[in-house]
Amino acid sequence: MLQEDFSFVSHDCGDCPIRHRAVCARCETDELERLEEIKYYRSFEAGQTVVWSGDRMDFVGSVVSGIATLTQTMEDGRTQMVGLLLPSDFVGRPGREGAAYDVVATSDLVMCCFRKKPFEQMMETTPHIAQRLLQMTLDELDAAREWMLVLGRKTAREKIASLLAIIGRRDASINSLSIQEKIVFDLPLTREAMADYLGLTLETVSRQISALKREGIIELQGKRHVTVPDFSRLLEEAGDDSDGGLLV
Amino acid sequence: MLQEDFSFVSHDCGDCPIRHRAVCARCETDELERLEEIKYYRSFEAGQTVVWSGDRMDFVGSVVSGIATLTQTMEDGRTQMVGLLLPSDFVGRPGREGAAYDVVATSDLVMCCFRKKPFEQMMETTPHIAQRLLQMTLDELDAAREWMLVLGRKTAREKIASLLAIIGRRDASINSLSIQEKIVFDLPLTREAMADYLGLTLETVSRQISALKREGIIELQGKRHVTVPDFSRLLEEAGDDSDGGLLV
DNA sequence: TGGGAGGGTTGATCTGGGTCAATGCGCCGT
DNA sequence: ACGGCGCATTGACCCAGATCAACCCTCCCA
Repeated sequence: MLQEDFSFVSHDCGDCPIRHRAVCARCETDELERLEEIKYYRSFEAGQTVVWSGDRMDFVGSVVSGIATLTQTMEDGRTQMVGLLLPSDFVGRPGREGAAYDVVATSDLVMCCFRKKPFEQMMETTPHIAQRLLQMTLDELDAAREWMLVLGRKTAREKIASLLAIIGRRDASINSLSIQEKIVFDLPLTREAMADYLGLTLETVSRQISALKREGIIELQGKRHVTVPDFSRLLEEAGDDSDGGLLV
Repeated sequence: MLQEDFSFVSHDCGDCPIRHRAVCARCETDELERLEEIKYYRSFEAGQTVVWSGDRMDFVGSVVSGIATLTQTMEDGRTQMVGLLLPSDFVGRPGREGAAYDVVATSDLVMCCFRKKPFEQMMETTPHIAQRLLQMTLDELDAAREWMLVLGRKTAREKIASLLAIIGRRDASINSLSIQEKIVFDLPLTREAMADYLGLTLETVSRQISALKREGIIELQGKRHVTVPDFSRLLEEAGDDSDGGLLV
């Protein structure tokens, strides 16, 4: 899981709070300075598209605040979300020209970016950056494959439970809460976005959430605010053998 | 697509024919020698398991000949294939202890392995190896995400067509044939394995293959030998907007 | 103060693909 | 030449989830 690979302690990488530490954890001071030089911020409003699939993408970076999604769309409009970007997540592919997916802000979003060319040059001269990036990419790959199991073999109910578990765990660990007991969080996605993530329709998502609520597995305050009184029960519903999903 | 990132020309990396070129394309002679030193071969029979998920995995390597699959299994037996390893594909995660998935040989299999520790040490001192590995991992990540669209949003028929297209394209490019015209290849998987890949049952796989055959999209000689008279028609059936899938 | 847009819920019905079950191969060993 | 085993096909039936449709809630702006 991403969070465990390095500490989330605050550090001195300007005002982008978390993840660049991942890239530069072992950097010397002058390397940090070089990163500072090629760093800049971009803000987006909820609903805005960061990049379209196929567009030239001349930066890499990470989410400072807000949520973004990675989606693929077929010509007939069917869409599949392939990744959820939460604060501290990295976006972009060193060594690639175009974006492979649509990146869309689902809330107001601030990203901390590095121009790609100089970032790539740094990578070449600073081996542990490439290694750190390799670790992160392997994590993402594991998450994507975990999600393939969800998409290919789980029932609607299990899919919903899996998604709630992932978001809940992720939220809990960001706020460094223990995961054994009650968990509270806000859903960062509309029912439709959840459906796109899970390969379902929004109606099915809504029905299954209602069912989980009816059965006391979750409690809802409003449409988005979720309380999970017993996390292990949610995990059971998710059909998770391991102690939980990896995605994002 | 993997194949385009480097040339598939034969080279001097011992008798493992292809992919290590990927790892060592820019290696100096002495680096190649160091790779030689930590290299060894392993053979498996069809059906044998290479590693179980969770096992300690102390090597990385690539497939020399034969086919292997990467699968995940839930406690109740539902399984999802998350990757297909064809000759030249890389397996293993530098910097990781255990295997994340079951790796199973579906045919007789020869792998060329490197002991992980020394390989990791080489990575640290030879930056372009980490970079090359990063590229390969990004390719795999793209492939996995492409497959998420297949699993989440495509119909059974589209799933089958997508799989045939991927295998066909891959086969054609290995034999360096053009892809525009007739394509002929052997299915490396049983119906059941195809089902596990596609998130279907083997009955549905069988029915859809029969349907594609009935309609002349594909021809079958025996159960496994496939002829695709018009590849673009197959791609249409796959619902592929892009010029085709990436997976594996 | 009202209406309309964006989300969300719920019901009725339909259907693609799952499930269960029978049958059909080839191939191998004796 | 004969069973038996692993794989594949095909049919009959069923059900989870899609589809279509009505309606609700809440926030925003005229």
